[in-house]
Amino acid sequence: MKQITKYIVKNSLKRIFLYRACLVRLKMMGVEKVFSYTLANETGVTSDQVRKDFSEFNIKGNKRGGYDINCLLEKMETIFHRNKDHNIVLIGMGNLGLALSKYSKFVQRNMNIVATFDIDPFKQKIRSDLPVYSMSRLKEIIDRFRVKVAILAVPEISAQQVADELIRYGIKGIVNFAPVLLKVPSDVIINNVNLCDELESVIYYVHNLIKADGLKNIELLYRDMKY
Amino acid sequence: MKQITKYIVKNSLKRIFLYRACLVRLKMMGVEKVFSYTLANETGVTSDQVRKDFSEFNIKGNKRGGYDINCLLEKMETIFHRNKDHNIVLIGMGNLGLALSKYSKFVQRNMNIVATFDIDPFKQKIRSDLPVYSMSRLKEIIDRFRVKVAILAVPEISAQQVADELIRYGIKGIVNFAPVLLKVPSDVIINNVNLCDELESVIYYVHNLIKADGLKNIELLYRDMKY
DNA sequence: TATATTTTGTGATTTGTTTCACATCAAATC
DNA sequence: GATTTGATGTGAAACAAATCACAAAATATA
Repeated sequence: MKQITKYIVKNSLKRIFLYRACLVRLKMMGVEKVFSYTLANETGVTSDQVRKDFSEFNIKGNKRGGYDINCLLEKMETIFHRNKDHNIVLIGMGNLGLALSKYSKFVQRNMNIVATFDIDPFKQKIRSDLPVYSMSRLKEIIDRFRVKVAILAVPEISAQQVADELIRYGIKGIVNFAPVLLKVPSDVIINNVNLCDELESVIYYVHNLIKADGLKNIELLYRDMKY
Repeated sequence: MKQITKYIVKNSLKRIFLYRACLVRLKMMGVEKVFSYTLANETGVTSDQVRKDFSEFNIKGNKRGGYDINCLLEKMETIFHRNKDHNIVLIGMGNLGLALSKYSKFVQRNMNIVATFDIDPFKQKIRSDLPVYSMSRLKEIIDRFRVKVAILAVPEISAQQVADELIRYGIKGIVNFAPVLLKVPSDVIINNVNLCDELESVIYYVHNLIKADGLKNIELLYRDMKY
């Protein structure tokens, strides 16, 4: 039997994350029900968009009654496999790697960095809250913790080589902070986070914004930056 | 006279950055000319897309002769105002802020963090390569260095308040690492970078990938993750 | 110099995404 | 219980982005 998987594109996924964050906040405030337009207002999209996004994920509400926040959050937990823990490895303990290894929000969302790796022997610390191993132990750790996803924070010069290694050991998804396009098999997911580009886009838009004048235009320009 | 500004959406902007990185690499290798399909191959898009993107930015090549790499890079420098320096302030010197303040690639692209700020007096270091000021000096520094863009790496609880302050002092663009949707006037550009979401999308896709089987589907899924 | 070849640049077409509009249903009101 | 109200859910329409296809131009070749 062939399973039909619904393919979700990045933008609607990002919006779903947005809705979820908003729902968590509302729940903490004691709210129990939301309407599509509540979420829309909070997140800056239209209510149609909210409903369409939900429908894409097969999330149902009650006609006239809106959506029950608890149900909604539970459904999302299932969709995003939040019920189980996810083991992650982090490669590269430079400035950025170090910061990411200490980033507490990953843990809050059940994404646990089980080990970090660096080629520099001076950075390797086994007896610590979060161990920094030598690369030679990569396979062992990936196997032991059944790791499928890695964060790559190594210099661009070694990014491809490290990615190859990760994939050889069974990694299927990489958040890549090195500013290079990794060449990987088609069954491996790469999500590139390019900090320079993020900053530079803002600079570019700000420059154009200063040149522009009409509000309508600004909204147009802004469109894709929202989430 | 009303200036017509061409509005570029995020995706084509990201692709242009991709092309540029590729051109820089090719130039270092001594290559002088490229064809749209060369760039396309290197960056994983189609050659039509490359040409369409260039045409959007009014970048012209030579029929049959392709594009001269130097011209291309020069044109891009103009488009992205790479000729002049861009002064940036960084607010929040926690783990992430610290890492960003040391991120050397910003400087390589003429984006200079001129000062950083933190409310914690223990983090404030005036006599250092990159000063860490108290928030009380924010206005002074923004004025002195004519800063228009800020990096926000403060805890989510204070993000909105700090953003308000930045905007009050004339900041027009913010790269926001706090996982909150900032409410800002429509003439201010916000670019949200949500590290958790980036990691979680990969986990989500990897899970679905493991369930999926056909290569065609995988490519579909992968589509939006590329750049 | 004429012809063939190759690549750009861009309308036309296709494909994908968002918005619109309304049938459908559930709750509230009478 | 009938009627009104107000929200969902989803095809249809509108809009946006990517791909196609080919004219135009520059170079290579004869």
